[in-house]
Amino acid sequence: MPARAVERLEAELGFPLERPASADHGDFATNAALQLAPQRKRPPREIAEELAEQATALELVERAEVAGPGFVNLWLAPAWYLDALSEILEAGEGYGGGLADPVERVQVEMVSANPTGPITVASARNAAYGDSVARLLEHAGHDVEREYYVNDAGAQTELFRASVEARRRGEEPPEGGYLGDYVAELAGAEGDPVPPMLERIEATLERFRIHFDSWRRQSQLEGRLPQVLECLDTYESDGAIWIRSTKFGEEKDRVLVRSAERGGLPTYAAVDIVYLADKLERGFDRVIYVLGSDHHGVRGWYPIIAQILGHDPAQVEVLIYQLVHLVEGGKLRKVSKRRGDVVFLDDFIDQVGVDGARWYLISRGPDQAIDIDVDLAADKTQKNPVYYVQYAHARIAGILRNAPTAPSNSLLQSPKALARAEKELIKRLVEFPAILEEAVERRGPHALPNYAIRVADDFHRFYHEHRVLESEAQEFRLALVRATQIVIALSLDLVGVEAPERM
RNA sequence: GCGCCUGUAGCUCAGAGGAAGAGCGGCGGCCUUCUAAGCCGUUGGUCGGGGGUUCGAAUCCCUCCAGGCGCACCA
Repeated sequence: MPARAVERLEAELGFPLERPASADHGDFATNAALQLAPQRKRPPREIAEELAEQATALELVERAEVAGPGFVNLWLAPAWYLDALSEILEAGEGYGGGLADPVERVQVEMVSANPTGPITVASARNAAYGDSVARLLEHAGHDVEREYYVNDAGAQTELFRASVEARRRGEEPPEGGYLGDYVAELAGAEGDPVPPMLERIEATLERFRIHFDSWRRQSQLEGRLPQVLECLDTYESDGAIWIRSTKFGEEKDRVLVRSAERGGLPTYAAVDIVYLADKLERGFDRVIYVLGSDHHGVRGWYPIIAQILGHDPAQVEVLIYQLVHLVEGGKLRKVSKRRGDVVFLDDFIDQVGVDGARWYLISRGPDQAIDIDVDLAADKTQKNPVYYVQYAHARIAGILRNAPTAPSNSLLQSPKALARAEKELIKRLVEFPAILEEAVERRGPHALPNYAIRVADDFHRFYHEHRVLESEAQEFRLALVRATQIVIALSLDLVGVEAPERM
């Protein structure tokens, strides 16, 4: 892949560029003079004058001027814009991607909700976030596998089974048992309710455009516990088996197997160890956990397990997102899966659509808690910016449908001058690789929706001001429109939202 | 008590040292043109408070205030 248009220019200039907030400050600007001033012990504006002079000497630079305390603002020639545009067209769907180095085998474990009820909006954030991170890693070139951990053997699952059984006998559920309508539904059929529940969960997630490559069951892992325990540094105390996790920086040792009085069953910590051992044995270079902030207390635990097992803790990555709360009538609503007092993802999708739901859940940063107003959700998503972005894509598809020829991938005669809206749009498109790179690095897919709105913004303005078909600049504008389509489609796809041909 | 997250326009939120932003809402305009789910104008700010570092801080450090979530032989 050729160096990016901006990077090439930076290399020629010898200093880094940024995009100024205001168009009055040029197409690009640099603060290099301000950075250099202290070490050169010279006034920044003096250095800026020199940089501006050097820049003006380049063919791609139309004009350069010094501003403020020592910024250099640059205006670029049409040739640079054409160059940037053709780069996007050549890269196509791979634009901004394939830069992973080294390429890793990555496992993303996400959702992993207990199979004791349908997927809720709380898990939906996990799903949307985890899947988008996975998509980003894939686009960067990594080999990614999505896994769902099925807790089919824990106390909650047993309680769930007992609740269904009680229902079948026409009795009240056990203390603290499950009450939702779906329990009654499952009670209508024979056998273990967990498999049909899992089928329903999988169907919901597929509908949400998330495909799991692998479903790992706790019941399959537990048998390996004795074997794993043997290799660990454990001791017995108060009738329980403990691991010396303090040796690895934990504040307290942890119990792995409960004392007989407390049931003698292995704890979650024990299963965590067996499960991570299982993951690492499968040869992943990187293992990612996606957890809600209600689990952030164990964030440090997983890397420590890796150490305990003799692996590099840096192979383990724990991503935390803040929780989704339900708000009703301006007040926080207490949710409980057991009582069935939740918003199920299927219902949420029925209300706002997959695109609306995914966009809504992903466009806020993972550190930001989300309140979903149950009553206003549908209303809000009517105004959801996702339609604004999709509409831009559909408009482009319309133009390309009506175009006499497909946009050419190799440019192109240079228009004498580019209109402002054209320049703004190209500069926006050129930002994409950097946006993407940062989103990957920071595991922050929310940058993409926010960026896509900017692209749609610039496109709608361009569309309003300039005709594409049967204009003098038709060839150039078809190419520009096609490049815009590539970037919008990619931005949407990376967060799991569709790019419609018509609306 | 300790830890993590949050506090930016009326509301929902972007902004990871460089020149304060968007969407929604409010007000006023624009369809004989490739899609008006669009465009243009306007309204809007002690970036929670206070200190510090820096030529420069919403951004980094300290501190205080407010809210959310955690700190189990719970799952």
